[in-house]
Amino acid sequence: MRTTEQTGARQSTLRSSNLALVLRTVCAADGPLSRADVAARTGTTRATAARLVDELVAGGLLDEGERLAPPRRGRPATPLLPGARIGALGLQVDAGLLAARVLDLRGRAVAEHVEDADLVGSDPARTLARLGGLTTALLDGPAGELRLAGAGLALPGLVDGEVLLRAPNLGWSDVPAVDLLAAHLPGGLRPVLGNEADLAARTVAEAAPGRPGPLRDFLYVSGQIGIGGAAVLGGRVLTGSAGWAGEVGHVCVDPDGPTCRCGSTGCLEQYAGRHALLAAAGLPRGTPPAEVVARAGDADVQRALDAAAGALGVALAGVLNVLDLPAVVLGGHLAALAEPLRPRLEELLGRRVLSARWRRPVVEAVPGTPAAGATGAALRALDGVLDDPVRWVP
Amino acid sequence: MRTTEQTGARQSTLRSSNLALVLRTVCAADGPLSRADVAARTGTTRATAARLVDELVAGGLLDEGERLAPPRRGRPATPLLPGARIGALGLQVDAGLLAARVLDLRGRAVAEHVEDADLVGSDPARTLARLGGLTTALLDGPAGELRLAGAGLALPGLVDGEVLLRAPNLGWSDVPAVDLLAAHLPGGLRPVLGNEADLAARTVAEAAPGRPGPLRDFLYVSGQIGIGGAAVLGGRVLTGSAGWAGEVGHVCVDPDGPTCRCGSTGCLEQYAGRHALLAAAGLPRGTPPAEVVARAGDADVQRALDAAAGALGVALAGVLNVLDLPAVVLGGHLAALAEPLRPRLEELLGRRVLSARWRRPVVEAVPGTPAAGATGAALRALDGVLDDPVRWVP
DNA sequence: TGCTTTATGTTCTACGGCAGAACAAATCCG
DNA sequence: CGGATTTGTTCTGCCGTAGAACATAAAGCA
Repeated sequence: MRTTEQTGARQSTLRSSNLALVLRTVCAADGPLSRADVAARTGTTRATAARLVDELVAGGLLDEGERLAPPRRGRPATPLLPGARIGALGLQVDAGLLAARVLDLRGRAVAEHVEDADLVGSDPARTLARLGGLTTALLDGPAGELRLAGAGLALPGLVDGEVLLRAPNLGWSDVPAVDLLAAHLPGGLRPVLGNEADLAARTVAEAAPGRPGPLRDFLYVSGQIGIGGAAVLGGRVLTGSAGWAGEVGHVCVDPDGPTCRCGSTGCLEQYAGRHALLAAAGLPRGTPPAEVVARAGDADVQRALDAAAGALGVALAGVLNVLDLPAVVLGGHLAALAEPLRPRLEELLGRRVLSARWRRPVVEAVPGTPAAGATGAALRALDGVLDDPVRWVP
Repeated sequence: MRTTEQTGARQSTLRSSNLALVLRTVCAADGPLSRADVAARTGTTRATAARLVDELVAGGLLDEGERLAPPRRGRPATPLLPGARIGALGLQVDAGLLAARVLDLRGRAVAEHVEDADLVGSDPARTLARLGGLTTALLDGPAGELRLAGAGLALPGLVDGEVLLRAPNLGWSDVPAVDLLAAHLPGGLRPVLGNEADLAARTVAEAAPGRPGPLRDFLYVSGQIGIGGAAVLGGRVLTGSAGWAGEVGHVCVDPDGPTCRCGSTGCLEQYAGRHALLAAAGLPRGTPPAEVVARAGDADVQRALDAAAGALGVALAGVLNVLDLPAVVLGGHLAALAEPLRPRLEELLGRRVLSARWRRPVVEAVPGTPAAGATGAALRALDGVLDDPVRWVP
């Protein structure tokens, strides 16, 4: 019996590999490419590139656009774009929302439904049934005409295979999330489960399926009730050995600090989580971040912001020292609070990151689209198309 | 002009890829393989596997061993082993030693020279000249008969290309280490520079070139004057975006703690670094770890050990939360102190690592060979052979 | 002791997918 | 309107693998 070692390359894998390369080359490009462009960028001959492109066009993974007048002499090129009739479904449940979104291979949201909901302490079976219902409705529209390559579900907390082990934000434990949801989805769809912060970080790393975003190496810090995070290196999210990486909210800032619901003490989210920050500022839980920014000068509010910035600075500096990342990306409420947080945060990173003298860490705020986790889940579902297009061509 | 995108696969890359696969398959095996075994493990036919093996044997990357009586009927197999006449040179400078070591493709130290030296505050040019001298002497012996695939140099601190930016342990800054060393090496050897903890961690992840060690996912904590570290995921060291990852010694344990020479406060190495621990225990700097263990019951010594264990627990728990690693490997003096450190360290990891309920982190002590960084540097130099054997066959 | 069985290694032929050259098409420019 | 240029298509040859057939070298059995 073949062991788990890699299988030798052969003519068929040659073709598969080159189909994937051609598809990725077109997807990664800033604008349409021609067959000649593809040949140039992949180091293949025009004959080979053309043959591979023809297969991808036949399979709907690439589309040919309207031929334009060339900018100079020569036969006009046929523009090639990622296919618009293949897509994936991304779903998300978070403490405050349900979302479903269909992305096509160009990265456009062909259809979406995002609704506010207070889901803390909700019954998982009912919540996931509700998500299934709104997804079914969504797929009855124009999105239903796309060929869906797969689906993904973004949840907060620790996920293991098809089970959500623990989501403190939702108050859920040991939930067979994929089974509960799939029972309410059409067409036998079984979403792949993933952590919300990991998937949201992907939307920063990737502008569209297979196309790099502006940052390739960064620490994404997702500010919600708690704080999640994800490290991205070379455009790829570090998920860790069991998929449980990224929990920057539970990095200890002060061992003698407040007790966290995780059982530890002095965790970052006890200072910079939304609830913790508002409590320290003496503001009600529903206060929007913009109002916190507006009242930044008030003594209590300012002290809470300073404490949050200080805690972020201490915790994130340690993470950057271990991971060697040049940037921090703030998401969620932390993105909205970036202006008052940034000065002290950057000062502490500059002082505490060992390599700051040579490369000073930067802090970006990326509020992102609502339900970025759903977008990230759809991006991940499209990986199968980009990695192995041979399965999608005739 | 070709951009940096990947080049399409073709017949020639087919061959290269399969040569690499066959070589890695033999190197990864626990014992010798036959051509038939290689075919089975790589999913190729016996004809193809045999042809590829013949090329690697001709190039000296594989050796044929003595044919043994088969355990059952059938033509006896010809055993294949990694080549014994190809090797790499690994060099290391640390605060207390100079080392040179030649490894062959089976992972054996064909020749080595390790000498104690007090190099803190030494002149880099003289120290590296000295290392060059003892290396030249080493290569005049039997090791000189090996075909050297490359060389590597392990140094503590931050390295950038061929320059050592900062090594607090040595007191060196902005040292063009490769230039200084290469001037004293024979045969135009130019070692590849790397961080000591990263390279030492490789010797835990890899039992021999291309052969996995017992642990594939772990945090290596290197206890020296300071504390270095490296995260290993799937057998690969995480080096970060600029190669400066792994600085667990500068994760903050207590923001109000002692000032560190890095400019920060409350760094882990202020509690668990060798000098810091001995000072807290009221013992002279040269006290060997075994004596510290022997006096573990003394009030001052015990308090220092508890503080070190506590600091390690707080800092490493945060790192494990972010990286999702199941094990901590203690090296250097921390390996020797594992017995008194472990109970409290494991208790804190169990409490502070979010996923500990599902997978409790373990602590291993791996003292390792002296100058493990030199071995790791040689392992890395052999990567070029394993990854691209076609350059080494006729 | 000789034949059978079994497993490994070698030789030979066919095929898939790519390179490279030649040719065709579709423009712009003078 | 013909030449120049670029893109796309067609055709042929080659490389490296698969697969079958054959050869070799043993152990086991009668």
